Order: sequence, then C-alpha cells, then structure tokens
Amino acid sequence: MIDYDAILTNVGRHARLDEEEAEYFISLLKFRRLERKGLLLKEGQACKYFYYVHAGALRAYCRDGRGRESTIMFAPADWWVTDMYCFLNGRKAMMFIEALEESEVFQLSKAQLDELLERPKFERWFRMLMQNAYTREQLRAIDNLSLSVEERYESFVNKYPHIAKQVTQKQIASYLGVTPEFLSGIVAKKAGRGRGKGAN
Amino acid sequence: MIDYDAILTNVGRHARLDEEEAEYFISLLKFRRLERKGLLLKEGQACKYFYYVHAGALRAYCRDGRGRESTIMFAPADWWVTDMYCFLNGRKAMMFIEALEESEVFQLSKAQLDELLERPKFERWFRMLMQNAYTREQLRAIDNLSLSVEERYESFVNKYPHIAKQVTQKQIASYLGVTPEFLSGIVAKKAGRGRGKGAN
DNA sequence: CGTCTATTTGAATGTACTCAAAAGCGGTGG
DNA sequence: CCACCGCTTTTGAGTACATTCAAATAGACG
Repeated sequence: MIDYDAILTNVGRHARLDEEEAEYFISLLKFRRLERKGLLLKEGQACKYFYYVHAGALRAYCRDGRGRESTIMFAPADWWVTDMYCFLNGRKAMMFIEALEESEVFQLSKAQLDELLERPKFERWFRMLMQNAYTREQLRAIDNLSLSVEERYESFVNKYPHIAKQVTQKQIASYLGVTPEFLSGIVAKKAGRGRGKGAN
Repeated sequence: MIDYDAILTNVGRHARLDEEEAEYFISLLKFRRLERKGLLLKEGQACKYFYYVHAGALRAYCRDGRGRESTIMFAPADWWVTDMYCFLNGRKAMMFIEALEESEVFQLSKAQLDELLERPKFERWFRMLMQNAYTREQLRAIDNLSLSVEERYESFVNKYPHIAKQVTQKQIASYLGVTPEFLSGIVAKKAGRGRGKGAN
C-alpha cells in the first residue's frame, strides 16, 4: 500500500539495514498527508515528531514580534525536518512547518527515535544526519556573514537549484533575511546582466 | 604529567566510559600548547584535527576577498572546535583557528575519530556533539534573521557571558556581522541607558 | 616608556527597509 | 471560458540603518 522504498533508500545511505531492521524501522513510521498550506507544527505547540518528506515540499519558519517571517529551512522531497532544538529538548516549538504544496510525510516520535538510537546502526544514521545538518548550517552562517545579498542569492540558487524553482521569491527573501522588494531588485538586475543564459 | 580529568569529564557527559575505554581514548590524544595569536589552522591547509580546548580560548574565523574577518565561533576552555565541514570531508580549510591567549589543546585526527566511532559509546558521544552544535547553529541563524543588531548583541552576551568578557568588542562585532565602529555605538547607547547595573 | 591595537567619535556615503501603488499571475467559481 | 480574487512581484520615493574613512583617545603588552 504505502511506498517505503524512498525512505529506506534514504536511511540506507548511512546505514545498511537487514530485513529485520528495515521492518522494525518501518513499523515505527506513521504516514501523513497534508494539503497545500497545511501545518505540521505551530509555534507554541509541543514538537513531538521528526518528519521525513516523502512527496511535496515543506518550509520551516519563525515569526518575530512584528509578524515578519524568517525561513529557517526548506524541506523538499527526501529531506528530514523538524524544529530540532525543541524536538530534542522537549521545548515548545519556535517554528511553523508548513506544506508548500500537497505533501506526504512519515513521522517518528521522540520516544521512537530514542528507541532507534539504542541500535548502533541507527545511531550512526542519525549521527550522520546531525553532522550534515551542522556543517550545512555552518556554511550558511559563513555565507550570511561574508557575502552581499546578491552573492547570497546566487549561492542559494547554486546550492539548491531545484528548491529555487519550487518556492516563491518572497520565501527565498525570507530565507536570505531581506525584504521581498529588495530581492526583487537584485533578481531584476541579475536577469538584465545575464541575458542569453536565461530560460526560454 | 598531563591532566586528562577535564577532557574525560567532558566526554563523560555523554558516554560513561570504563577504565579501558578511558585509557584507549586518552591514548589517541596529542597534547599541544599554543602561544597567544598562534594558529592551529590556516585557510587552505588540510584540516586534519578535531581539537579540545583544555585551557585558554580559541577563535575560528574566515577571511573574505577584501580581508574582512567573520568569526564563526569562539571556543573557550572545555569546548571542541575545528573547521568541521572540511575536517569531515577532507577539504582544504576555509577557516583560521587562532589562540586568543596562551592555550592548551588536545587533538584527534580524522582517522582516530573514525576508529573511535566504531565503538557505540563514542559514536553516541560524537552524535551528541553534532546534535548540540547543529541546534546551536540553528538558534544563531534565527537570531541573525529576526533580531536587530542591538538585540543580537544582547542575546550573545546573555548566552555567553563568560566569552563576552574574554574577547574584544571587535571580535564580537565580527561574530555578529557588523563593523566594530557600529557595535561601539550600540554598546555605548546600552551602557548609557543601563547605568546602575554596570560594572564598576 | 613606547608601540601596537582597540575603541570612540563624527561626517559622508551606501545599503536595505518602509510604505504605497500598480502590474502580473494562478486559481476558482460562475 | 471568462471574470474576479488574492497573493506575489515590481517600481519608486522617502527614510533608517549600517558602513567607510579619518582622526583622536585609550588600553594592553613587551
């Protein structure tokens, strides 16, 4: 019925699972479907689950005092996402996680993850996820500290060309930490300079 | 001769080691002393080691095209530090790691870490390090995206009061991503408003 | 004590934001 | 299929935030 191939392949990238392990892993997952703009998590809620995006795309963002949104990360198909700090430490969520389009996810609770982590193979798998997430965040921090907005935009598009096509410019602006109006100007300038390479 | 208590206590926070494990761990460490302004790592070098700060304090930073420095992290005593992305992926370093004062570190090579990670207890230890590092970076990213410079400065001082006293204002400015001149103004304004609370 | 660097101050400049309004685009219902 | 609605994108004027450059002062270290 439900297709577990993608998620097993994903986990398999860091842990070679045998039959029993694969079945055990799958037995913990709960499948969930979301309509466009549906929320998996709201600020203030308990953050109970770690999500694997099976289809569609999600966005995690925070809202500050004045209602401005900051996009923390995009999670297209085959990514894992949650408000990790709050999930791991049992705090109330600081983020919203929203479906950018109709999506399907598998969820894993904290207790289930802890159970998984008792097994060395799964601990390695999760260690690799955290390690990659950390280095990715660090590279992002370097970009934010040392590049101009234009360069950050380029860097984003280069790193995540697929995401850049999937999401609105406004959402990219909120990921880069600038206003949509300002990013619009930057993109127009680049398109002007770069004629010839453009689509169509 | 060399005092391993601190580093064993540090590791012990996430992994209860028995005699054999502690000795094995210690056998992998190389002790190293650094004078003030000494460099553990330079941009472009192979990043071979993961460092534990036994005494003193380090700073990891990048330099961009125009020579501007961005501080990635401070590593006071009892912290671990390296250019993690380059260390784990065998790339040439993007960062400098410098001693802010006379310091002592233990170093662990990539091969040694990989050996350690074959043991579940050490894998858990390292997983916890990566997990904490990731969530810390993510919280920093949220601060950078949603707070004003003044608020970011406050947040930094609240999170790391000890570091804030140990490092120069210029270094804090480069951590926050602003010029030292600008931060100077902010700090003066806060001190003016906050009279009465200030240190003598 | 002298040197080197950090910090402060200020003026001029540049970068990014706010607010407002128009134009574009996609989806929905009639 | 068309017309309308809501949201995104664009454009521009005015403003606020942050940088640059320069010079004076203050602190730290040898």
